[in-house]
Amino acid sequence: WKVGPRLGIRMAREPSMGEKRQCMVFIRERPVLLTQIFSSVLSIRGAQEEEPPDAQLMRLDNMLLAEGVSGPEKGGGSAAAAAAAAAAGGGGAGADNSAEHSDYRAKLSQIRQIYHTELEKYEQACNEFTTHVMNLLREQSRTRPISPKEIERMVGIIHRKFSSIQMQLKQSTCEAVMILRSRFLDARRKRRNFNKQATEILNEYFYSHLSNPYPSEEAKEELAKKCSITVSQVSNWFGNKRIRYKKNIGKFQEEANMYAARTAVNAANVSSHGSQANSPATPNSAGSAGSFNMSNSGDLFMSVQSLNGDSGYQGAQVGANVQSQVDTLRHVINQTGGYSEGLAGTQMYSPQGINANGGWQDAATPSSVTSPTEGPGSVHSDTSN
DNA sequence: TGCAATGATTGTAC
DNA sequence: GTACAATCATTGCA
Repeated sequence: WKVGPRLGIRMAREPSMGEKRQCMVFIRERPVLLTQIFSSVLSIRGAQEEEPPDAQLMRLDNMLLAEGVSGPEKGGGSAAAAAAAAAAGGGGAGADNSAEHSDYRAKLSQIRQIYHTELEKYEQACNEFTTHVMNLLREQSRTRPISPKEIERMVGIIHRKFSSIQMQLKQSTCEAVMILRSRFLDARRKRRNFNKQATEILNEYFYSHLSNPYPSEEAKEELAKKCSITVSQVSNWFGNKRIRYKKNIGKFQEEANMYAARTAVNAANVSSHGSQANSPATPNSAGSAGSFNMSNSGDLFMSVQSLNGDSGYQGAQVGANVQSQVDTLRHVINQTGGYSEGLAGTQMYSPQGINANGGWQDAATPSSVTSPTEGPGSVHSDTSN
């Protein structure tokens, strides 16, 4: 039974004659005998039993009730399943969620059924045993006097014994529910890669805002809508991207160049058509109905510059509006102290926004770097700005 | 099957 | 509350 690369259970070596078969658990690749785990669980249980049994029983009952195992059946813990589905996140996996939702419910109802069957059995057994003992006492009363107190004591002992068995059943059921929940609530298990288009949209935004890749809340919402993902997924994506880009700029160079070139070509196309003169970004990001602003077009400048230098891409093709932006940007960039110092000269696409401390903000906050195309009401980066 | 890529989570700092 | 950094867990490809 494999949970993940580092956790799983498998049989220990084949038992030799007269030896018991044992299970081995692998936690972080270290083998642990299952019997050892059981004994530690039992010791924990032993410690738990030190608290008043009523309180423990109440906790178990409350949990079983909340999970929809005990109490009236009302959709078999659909709230928990919905929570599980919500925790799993969007990612355009609506169908998957509903399938998993029903899977969760099916398994929970299985647990519920087993719990009730066992509970019924215990209750029946308890009643039968009590009756049996009462009959025995009645028979004994023919030979010796039996006080009502003694009968009461015996019944009490039987009930206590059976309620401790019930408690064990409740404990096991709770454990089963917790395992089920953890499997369904762990969103990492359900990770799906975003589709290509979504990744392209995010990358286009990232590389066209490379000097300040902090989308505002509005921009995040817009991106989320376009990519059919949640806003928090957009935030996660940008968080991961910023860190991974910063950690390994060289690795992302090709990608950065590609998106920069695409941005430049798009800008050129827009300008050559003579319309939307101030929308230099990609169709999916800044250029679309003004959803996103080029908070810093220094990135575009870099791409144009590199294309001019290395690929023979001529400035004339770029168009006058882009060229004017480049001029303005050159000025702005000079004011902010430039951005290629200390970096390899072969880099086409420089990490201009990253400062000596490895951060973006200090080097290129919107207050220090302003896009020439931005209006006063333009949307800037996130709350850190 | 191994490994890189990637989305999500967690802990910490501000 | 957000960003960062480290890490986890899964996916997808060679």
